[in-house]
Amino acid sequence: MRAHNLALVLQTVANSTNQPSRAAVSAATGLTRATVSALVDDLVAGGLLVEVDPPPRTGAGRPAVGLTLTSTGPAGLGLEINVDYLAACVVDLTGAVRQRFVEHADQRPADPARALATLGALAARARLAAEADGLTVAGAALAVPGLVAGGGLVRVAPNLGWQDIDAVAELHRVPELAGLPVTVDNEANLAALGELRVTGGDPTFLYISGEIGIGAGLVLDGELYRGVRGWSGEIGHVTVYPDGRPCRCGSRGCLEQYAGQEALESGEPLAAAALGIALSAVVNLLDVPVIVLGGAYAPIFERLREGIEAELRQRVLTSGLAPVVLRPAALGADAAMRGAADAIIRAVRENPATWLRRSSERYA
Amino acid sequence: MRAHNLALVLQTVANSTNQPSRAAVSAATGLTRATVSALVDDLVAGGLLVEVDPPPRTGAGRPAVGLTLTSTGPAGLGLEINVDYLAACVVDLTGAVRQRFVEHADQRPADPARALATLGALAARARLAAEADGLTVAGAALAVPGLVAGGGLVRVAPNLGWQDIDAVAELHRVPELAGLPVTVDNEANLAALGELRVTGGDPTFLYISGEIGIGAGLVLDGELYRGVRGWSGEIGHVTVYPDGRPCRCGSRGCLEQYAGQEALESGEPLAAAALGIALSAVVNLLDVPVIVLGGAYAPIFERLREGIEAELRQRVLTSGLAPVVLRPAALGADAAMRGAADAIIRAVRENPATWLRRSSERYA
DNA sequence: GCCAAATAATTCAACCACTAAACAATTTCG
DNA sequence: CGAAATTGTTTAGTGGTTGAATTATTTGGC
Repeated sequence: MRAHNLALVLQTVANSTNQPSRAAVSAATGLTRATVSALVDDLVAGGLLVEVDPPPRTGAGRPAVGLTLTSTGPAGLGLEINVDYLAACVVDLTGAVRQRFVEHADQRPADPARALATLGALAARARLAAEADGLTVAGAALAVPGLVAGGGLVRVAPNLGWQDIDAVAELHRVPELAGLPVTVDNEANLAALGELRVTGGDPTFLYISGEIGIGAGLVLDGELYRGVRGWSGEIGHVTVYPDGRPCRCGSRGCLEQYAGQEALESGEPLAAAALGIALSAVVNLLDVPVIVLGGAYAPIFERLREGIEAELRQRVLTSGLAPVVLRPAALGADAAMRGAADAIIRAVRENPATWLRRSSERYA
Repeated sequence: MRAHNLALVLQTVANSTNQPSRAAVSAATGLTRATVSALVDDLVAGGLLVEVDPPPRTGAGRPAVGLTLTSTGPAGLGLEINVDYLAACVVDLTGAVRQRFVEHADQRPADPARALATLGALAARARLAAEADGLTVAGAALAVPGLVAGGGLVRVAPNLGWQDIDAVAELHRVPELAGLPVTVDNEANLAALGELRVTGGDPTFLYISGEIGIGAGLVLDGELYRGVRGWSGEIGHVTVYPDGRPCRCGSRGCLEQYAGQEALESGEPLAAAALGIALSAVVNLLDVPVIVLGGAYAPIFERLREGIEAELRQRVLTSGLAPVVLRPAALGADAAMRGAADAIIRAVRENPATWLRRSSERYA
């Protein structure tokens, strides 16, 4: 119960645009001022919240002391490995990017262990720089373009040529990362989480990422839906033309063949229509009101828009009742890495009690 | 916290196959025997649990007194209106069907108010019979073949010819139902909930219901996913052949044109393949491990199976890693009505504290 | 310039719900 | 018949919340 209320208070402060006082938090949560005070004291002592100078005066009464998330405290390490670059970033509790390292290089010639060692070195630099800056890296998340099983095992990443790679074990070989909790997730899933942070108002949307392959991340009611085995979002292999072009997955007429990066670069005329057909299926099935176009789609959003919307108007049963909103991704190529870092601090925000216990043990 | 633990204890008893003792519940939940005892006493006093004679003796020690859900207590009233019948049933807390009334008649000539008045009369009979039997109807849910907005408003039910009908208001005109909380939901959604109860082990599956139209109910982690506006599950209008037959929804190549009841009756050779294509999209997007075929599909399951599975094998990216399980629906035509009644008792089970408060007020 | 009103935050006694441990009740087994 | 086993209850203790009173700090009227 304490844990639940600590999280409630922390989230209330986090989701507030201004710097709320204890009294404001009390009003927003329904908890007593006395309770909020006690909880806030714990969060301040544990280094998750800091008191700041009162905001602009307003009326009579004792001035409020504002509360805000600390910028020296737990941080998330976001990692990404993709076909043509490696990247690492550190994001603090407020969501600000504090460190950012990108290394462009084609990963396909390198074997997985080599690539992960290089990424590990990048991650180590990011971690050390962040900790010199007063942050404590609470964990890391790695975005990969492929199917991930539980426990950090990459089952298959076609465009990297990977198969059954234990990415966590490889990263843990780097001394500076040993012992750090590391999770691995699909690139589109994490990019969707990154957008969720920026998107603000929309708790339910589909993020679709056009790279060499096409992936999607589905956010339902503010939660990423990963599927039972973590293999959701494979929109690239949704059939749009049942007897269409053969795909290297063994099927025919996959979206990827018409709207993947290679098709786009060769000026495929069916790209927008194919996207529209596949997205209509998503909306008909899930009643998703917002679709975010990311990856290679973001820069050519305006060029795709009309073609996609025409299909949605025709093929979505409820399009007459409420139109589907189409939007380009706000974060660019950093979305997956940012989402990865965000996943870590999201965990701290959702379970501050765990962090407080850990940080009190550090000094014991 | 009390509320949470009451629910925990009640669910533990409900999900148990035998009649567990207080000690067994304590072991299953991790709560103390003392706490469980206190909670169970409340639930027994509130008329949700009853004590039964100890089960078969086993070993030494004081004999346990078994616990089970009451069969005289809160009950759910499930209602269904469909193209060719009206139905009402009452299900008690244990999930047993205690009353069941079905009236076959083509609803299309009747206007909505007339049809709902007839259904209301059926519902009133069911309610009175149930209450004479010691039950207390806690609420009602209505299944309709159409799109439902919040507040019981049926936006459109094409096969009934309905548009913007306030079904709750119509039902409340019946004196015996006045004041009873009534919700309205899509038929396939509620049928999926009905299957969930019977299905037991699978908390995540897609239920697909083949009637005149084709609807789907999506259950994710034991929860029905309704979509932001409650319009999820419109799989009948997922495109399977982009330039295919025109559909009365205004689109082309909708699944409904190839696998709806009319197509099935005319021996459509593409039915299984079309279903397989649409279902592959669902699995690629959501990583759903189980698909339940209901409605008109259930009796011809074996005839459809191979055709659907062939498409799934080809078109689902992860079909090589873990096959998709295909199953016929366990409940027949009663699924939606049962699911509707189930939704009511599910609410009581998930929030027994509310019920206890209500029932204590009844005697105050 | 001072006092009343207003607002923020803390203190403190009371209370609710859970836990742990002792205890009472009821059986089986040697 | 008594020891061991097992269920269920009682009792004291604890963590965490509430509500009321208290303290702190400002604005504004006179």
